[in-house]
Order: sequence, then structure tokens, then C-alpha cells
Amino acid sequence: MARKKPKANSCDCQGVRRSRRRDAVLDAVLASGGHLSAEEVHREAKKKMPGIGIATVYRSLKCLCGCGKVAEFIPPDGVARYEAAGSRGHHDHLICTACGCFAEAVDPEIERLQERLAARHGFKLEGHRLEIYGLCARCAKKK
Amino acid sequence: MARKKPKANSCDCQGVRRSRRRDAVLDAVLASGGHLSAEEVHREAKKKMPGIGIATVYRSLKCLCGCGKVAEFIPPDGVARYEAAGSRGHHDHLICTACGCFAEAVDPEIERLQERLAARHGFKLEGHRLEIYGLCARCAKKK
DNA sequence: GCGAAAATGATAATCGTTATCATATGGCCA
DNA sequence: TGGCCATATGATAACGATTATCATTTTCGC
Repeated sequence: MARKKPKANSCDCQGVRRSRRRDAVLDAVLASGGHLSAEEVHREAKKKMPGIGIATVYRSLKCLCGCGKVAEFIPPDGVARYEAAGSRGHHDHLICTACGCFAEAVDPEIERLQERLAARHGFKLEGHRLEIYGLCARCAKKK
Repeated sequence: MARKKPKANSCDCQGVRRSRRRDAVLDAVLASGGHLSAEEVHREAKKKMPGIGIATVYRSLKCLCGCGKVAEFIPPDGVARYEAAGSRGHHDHLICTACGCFAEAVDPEIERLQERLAARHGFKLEGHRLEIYGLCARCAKKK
């Protein structure tokens, strides 16, 4: 008889155990629209796990990033933000310099040109980060 | 009679006075190849201004960024780095994930596509940051 | 040279993040 | 099922880059 498949571990790296807090952290990120700071993730996770500490949130986020479940995004203010990874795939960010809102975007052609640029400099491409700054439609209208 | 033109102020914003320390900070950035951390700028500036404090370096760098003489670049480790701006114009960064070295690059076509991408989302473009991660030629060879 | 405004240095404060450590928990194995 | 031990956890101290504070010094138009 086939062993009953256990509930998926939120982080399945080598030597990592399942834990309800880490699940709660992942759930918080998945449930949100993304772009949560660690503190915001903490606030959300506490709804399911009232006693969860901020240190566990940081540890869990790092772990979840390591196994590709969550993507870390560091805006120019230096405060890391987290969002679900994988499902929605890679994307770049449009950041409004007036209101701070984010938008997501991908341009396949830019992606391709980046590979070319890397190759031209002898770089073996692993990833990239593209952030476009400007005024979002709403803020541009206000001015 | 025309007023004698004073020696150029390293920061010519409104209400800003010239100072030898700020000059030294600017010189340190200009003299280097760029990509200096604030601490490194401090070390360089001390060669000209032995008593200069780290606070003054930070203040000067912020001021010089404000008037466009110096460009701030924040790598993923979150530690700001500074380089001369203007003379060499905008460029993007290729960052080696193994040794941490930087290379600079510009692809006019990518620049153009970014404008298009911004326009498509109703953003009024102000600037952007593109960082490409990978292994530099030397590190790629080692592996 | 005078004096108000700006710049400075020393250092305390901030703040996001990480390390520490004693305790709790998870899950493999008998 | 219970024991065992590695991993996870929470509280909190530590960390490090950057910023704020404040008394003192410097700048520069007059």
C-alpha cells in the first residue's frame, strides 16, 4: 500500500522540518497580494498563530525564499518586501516616486536583451532586477 | 563690473555654502573609479581632510547626490555605494554573485524598451535601476 | 572684521535584521 | 506508542549602516 502522501511541507529543503508557524508565514504571503514587509507578514501571520515572534517570521521568510516559494524584493528604501513566487513567475517593478505604489510588469524583449547584455560582458546570467521609477497614472494626473 | 566668479561650489543648491570637507568628499568620489561605500569615501577623504567625520561624509554625499554630482547605487546587500554622476552618464550594473565585483553596461535598446514599458502602464518615467546577477567571466571559469 | 546661517564632529539614537540561547516541538525509529 | 535528538521557536541582545542632536566652528555677504 502506498504510503499516504503527507501534507506538503512549506519548505522542503534538506533537513528542514515542517512547522505550523512557517506554514502560517507562507499562507500570509500567499493570501496577500504580495509586497508585504516582514513586519506586515508578522501581523498577518499572528492572525493564525497569535504567539509567533518576529524572529520566526524572518527565519521562515529566508527559508521560504531559499526553496523558491517566496521572492524577496528590496525597494530603494532598503526594507525587504516579500511576495509569492513561482505561481506568477518573474516580473519587474514599476515604482511610483510620489505615492510609493508598485505595479508589476514583464517585457519579454527586455528579458531577452538582458541575456544578450550579460553574454556580451562574459557574464553567466543568473537573474536580474529591474525597477522603473516614475509617476503612476494617478499621481501624474494630480500634478 | 561683473562680479568675480567664485570657485565652483561642489554643491550649488539653494542656501548651501562651500566647504572644504564637502569638496574633499566630492574629490574622493571623483578620483576613485566609483562604487565606494560611505566608509570607503570617508577613508579616502581623510587623506585630504584628516579630521573629517563620518557624519559629514554622509551629509556631503546626500547633498552631492541632491545636486546631481554624485550618484547613489544600492546593491542588494543594502549598503549604499557612490560614484561620479554626469560625466559618465547613466549605466546599469552587472553584479557577480560569487565575488561581488561590478561591471557597468548600457544597452540603448533596453533603455528604449523601458520607456515603452512605462508608457504602457501609464507611468511617467523618471528613471530606473537595472541589475543583472550572474557569474563574472573569471568566476564562471573557476567553477 | 561682524554676525547670521550653514557646516562640522562626536556621539547617541534609529531601525531593520540577525545572532544567541534556553526551551518547545516534530518526526523517525524501535 | 513513546523516546530521542535535531530542528524550530520566542525573547531579547547584538549588529551595522545611517540619521539626528547639539555645542562649536566655519563660511561669506556686508
